[in-house]
Amino acid sequence: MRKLSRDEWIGGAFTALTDGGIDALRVEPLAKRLGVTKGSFYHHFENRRDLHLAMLNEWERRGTAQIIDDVEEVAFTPLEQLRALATATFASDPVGDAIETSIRSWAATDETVQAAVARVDERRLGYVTSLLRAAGMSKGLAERRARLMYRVLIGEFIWRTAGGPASTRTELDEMSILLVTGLEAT
Amino acid sequence: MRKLSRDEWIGGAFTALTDGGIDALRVEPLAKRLGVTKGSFYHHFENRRDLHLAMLNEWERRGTAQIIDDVEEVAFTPLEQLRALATATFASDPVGDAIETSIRSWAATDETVQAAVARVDERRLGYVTSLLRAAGMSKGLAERRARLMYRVLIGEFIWRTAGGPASTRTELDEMSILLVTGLEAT
DNA sequence: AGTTCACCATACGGAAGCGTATGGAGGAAT
DNA sequence: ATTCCTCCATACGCTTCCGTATGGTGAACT
Repeated sequence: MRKLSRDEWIGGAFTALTDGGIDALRVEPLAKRLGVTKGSFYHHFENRRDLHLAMLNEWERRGTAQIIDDVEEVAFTPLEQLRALATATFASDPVGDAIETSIRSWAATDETVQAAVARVDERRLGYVTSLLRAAGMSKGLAERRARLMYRVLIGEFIWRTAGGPASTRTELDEMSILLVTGLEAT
Repeated sequence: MRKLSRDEWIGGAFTALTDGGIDALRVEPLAKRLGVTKGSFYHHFENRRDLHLAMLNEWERRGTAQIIDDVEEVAFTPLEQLRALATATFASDPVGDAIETSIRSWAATDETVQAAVARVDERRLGYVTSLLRAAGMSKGLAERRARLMYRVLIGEFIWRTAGGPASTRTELDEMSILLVTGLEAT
């Protein structure tokens, strides 16, 4: 008979945790919250996963569209464009933060989600990279700087969902300056 | 009779998602995975939350301890210390990444968890800040740079769990350099 | 050999959730 | 008015899980 210690239980729980995933978002409580019953839900969706994928699609759609247009209209120099982009993407949005956090956590255990997240990341990164390249930065450096900024962005979202501090205007400005460091003209 | 559209369902699901939380980590599957039954679990733990809090404590313990000693032994200049710290904290650790992601997601819906995360963050931030201050950086700037680095760190963890790229050595070095930008001597 | 204790299996009641089946209400169209 | 179709309520069977109660097993100690 196998015997386990308390710590083995904890350790096993941690590894099991890396799988797990979603598992929130039950349909019946959701129905109650919306003031209807399951009958409504199963009219609109095949099953639970259908809803989840629909949410994923919605997130991807909103995550890849716009923003880009808004930035280029009001900014001209690379630094100004970066600042405008940072201001737009770092804007406080508790709901968006939580969604971003949940989906990225979900992606850890679902390849379909992971692919969707990868598409969104690709798109966002591509924009920042092209912005830096257009300013004269080398391809490799631009890509590294874009990834750096993107990590800051993800960190911002996740940190805020757990009660962390939002980036101040000063911090965003300083970050923008650091990101373009190495370029001759600002 | 209230009627909802498919999109209202999706919208309601998103807001419900912001609550949700944990909800993975069932005890019976966990027992099966470990080759035992529930009897074992309830011998070691009061209930499910007891396990969760035990995991949280374990995470906090490992998150606040060490690392610091390892860094100061091998590095002398601020830049070298930052590089050493970055190398240590950014080290690839899929399990650690997933735990970090899950706990931060969990923190969004549980004040106890949020407090624990805040303690860990406080500690980590304090170290980076003191490192920069000791190098002659002003208090405010040091704190902003520390938060910036911390966002990159969180972003690194979360991005990797979703299949994102790990920071290369070059990227870590460049980040370290940017973080100390503004200091006279490196 | 008996006792004690830590560790675990088994069985149970109850709750919650999934997905299906079926019918009803109400608007729109004809 | 009848028909049709959309949206939803209700009821059901099934599964999964929680937490408890109770007993069993083996090791250690005496």
